[in-house]
Amino acid sequence: MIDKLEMFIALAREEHFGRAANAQGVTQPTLSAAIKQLEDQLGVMLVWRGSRYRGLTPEGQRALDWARRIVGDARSLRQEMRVARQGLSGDLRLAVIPTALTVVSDLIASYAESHPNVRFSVQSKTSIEVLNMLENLEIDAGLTYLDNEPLGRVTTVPIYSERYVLVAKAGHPLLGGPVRWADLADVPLCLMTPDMQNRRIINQHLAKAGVEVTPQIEASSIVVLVSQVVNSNLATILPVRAAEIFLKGDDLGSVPLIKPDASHTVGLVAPQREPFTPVLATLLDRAKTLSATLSA
Amino acid sequence: MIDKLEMFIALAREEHFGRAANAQGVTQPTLSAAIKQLEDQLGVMLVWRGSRYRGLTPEGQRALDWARRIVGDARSLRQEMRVARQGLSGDLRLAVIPTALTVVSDLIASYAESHPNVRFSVQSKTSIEVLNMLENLEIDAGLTYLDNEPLGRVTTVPIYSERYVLVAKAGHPLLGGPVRWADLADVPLCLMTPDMQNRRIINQHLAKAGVEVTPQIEASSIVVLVSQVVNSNLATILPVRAAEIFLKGDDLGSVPLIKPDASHTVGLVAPQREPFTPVLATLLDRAKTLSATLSA
DNA sequence: TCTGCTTGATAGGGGTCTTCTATCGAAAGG
DNA sequence: CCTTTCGATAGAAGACCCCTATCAAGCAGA
Repeated sequence: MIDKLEMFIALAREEHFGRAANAQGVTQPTLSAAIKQLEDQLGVMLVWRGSRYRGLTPEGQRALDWARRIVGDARSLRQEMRVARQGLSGDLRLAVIPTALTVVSDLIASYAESHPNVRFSVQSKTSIEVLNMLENLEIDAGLTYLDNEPLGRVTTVPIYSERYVLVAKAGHPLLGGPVRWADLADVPLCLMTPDMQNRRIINQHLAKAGVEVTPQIEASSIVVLVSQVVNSNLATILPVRAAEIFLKGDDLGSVPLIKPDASHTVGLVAPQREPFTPVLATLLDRAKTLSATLSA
Repeated sequence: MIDKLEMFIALAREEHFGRAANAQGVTQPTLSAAIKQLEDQLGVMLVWRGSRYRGLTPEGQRALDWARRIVGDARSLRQEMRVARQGLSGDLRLAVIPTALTVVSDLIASYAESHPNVRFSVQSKTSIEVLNMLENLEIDAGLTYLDNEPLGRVTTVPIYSERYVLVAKAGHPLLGGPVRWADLADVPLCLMTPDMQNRRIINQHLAKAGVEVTPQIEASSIVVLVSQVVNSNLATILPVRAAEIFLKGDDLGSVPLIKPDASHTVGLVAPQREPFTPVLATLLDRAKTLSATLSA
């Protein structure tokens, strides 16, 4: 039963029988049969049938919610028992928005030290993807903005507030002192792509300041942006925390962006599934500690 | 997997392999094997082994919590799909404390009228049993006191406040006007058995009034108490709502018990398992309506 | 319209897993 | 010391799962 629910979740995620089967490590006929059996057992049609996948029925949508809960809880059970057997261990899968990637090490460092058997996997994703992956049980927790998109059934731990700086090559004319958002009207910029919430936030601030900006380069990675800044006279806008590791040398400079002194909360999101598994409980705990450290 | 978790829950409840197997409709070797496989899959020992059942290990206790959640959610899934298929239908199992039994009909009446395919089963239990059965998934909801015992992971809907009256045969000397708890010192009484929370509440009030009472008859059923009162010169103490259906004729009388004007909240308890299944959501809704009606 | 490709359903066989009956061994109770 | 109770084990029958191979329906491009 639980296996079938896993397959059903995979199907809803992949929207394709073959791919879903592959993702589950079974063949397509096996997955087809599993879905059919699930429908028989529940007595309702879950998937619109045709010669191809055409989405979930309303009942299927509803069943998907339950399936995620059941499968998630079953995994929690297994994980917790493994912890009971051999101490904190296993994989902890994180998805993180690009601008929060530097915080991951702060979050993980002490954890990894005291629990060497826990392995981490971190992937850079958009804030929407983070929430989707959380819902689809593809990750155990995420780092993302807490105060913008509706978050759904999750636990959150705020970690820090994002403040923005303008980053440019040393000697850039604007690096003299604080820069207002309104001053950015004719500054050549490179920015995140618009699918990133960071970019949307920056757009909001620019719009509020009455400025329209057409960045010459857009990228979904901070590294690309910073490289551009180093190798051209473009400037970029980054959260302080994301920028600071690039500012160690002398070739780049930064100034705070003010008026408004914009700030957005970034924090940990995890499934709302009490009681938390030990691995996750520890992570949440570290996040709280980190939050206290950073705001001190 | 889910089947095995069901068997595990049954074993924890019955504390006996044979009985648990019987309750699950399988043979004892099957259940033994299922538990063993569960232990193998989870890699931990769940049950203290010996020549007989000796309780759960700490891991087993923890696993039991998850098992209840998973099995409960799986049932919710099945129930909700059945509702999607054929409208509100199925069984709704209630456990109710004796003094709230008369409220059940108020709660059920309008429900049953608009949803004739939903069948109800009601059993009279102590408040502790109500909570245990809820935890063990043996009932879908209960009616009990909300403000005394710790309730655990449940949703509650307050329905009414219990107030107490002294019930006696017409002509009983105390029936003239309101009676204080302190006046009950030498009154011959029949009361609920001490395993009933109602009795424990009454004891508290009596103790607080400095009165010690040794009831001549104890019973776990209100019918027994009232029959006694009719056929002897014993009096009893009942919540108004429980007493009133016996007061229609002329042979019994009642007076309020005052100082203190004791009151305890009685309401519906149901598993905390959002989203609620349609059948349960409807019941919670009716309970809220009823609560408004009764307090009006 | 024909052809080729994609996608999901179906058929059939091999292997595993489940559950039964029958029986055993250990512990508890008289 | 004997009996009873309880759970584990053995072995066989049957159910179930998952695979490979194949088919049928749509869709797209020529």
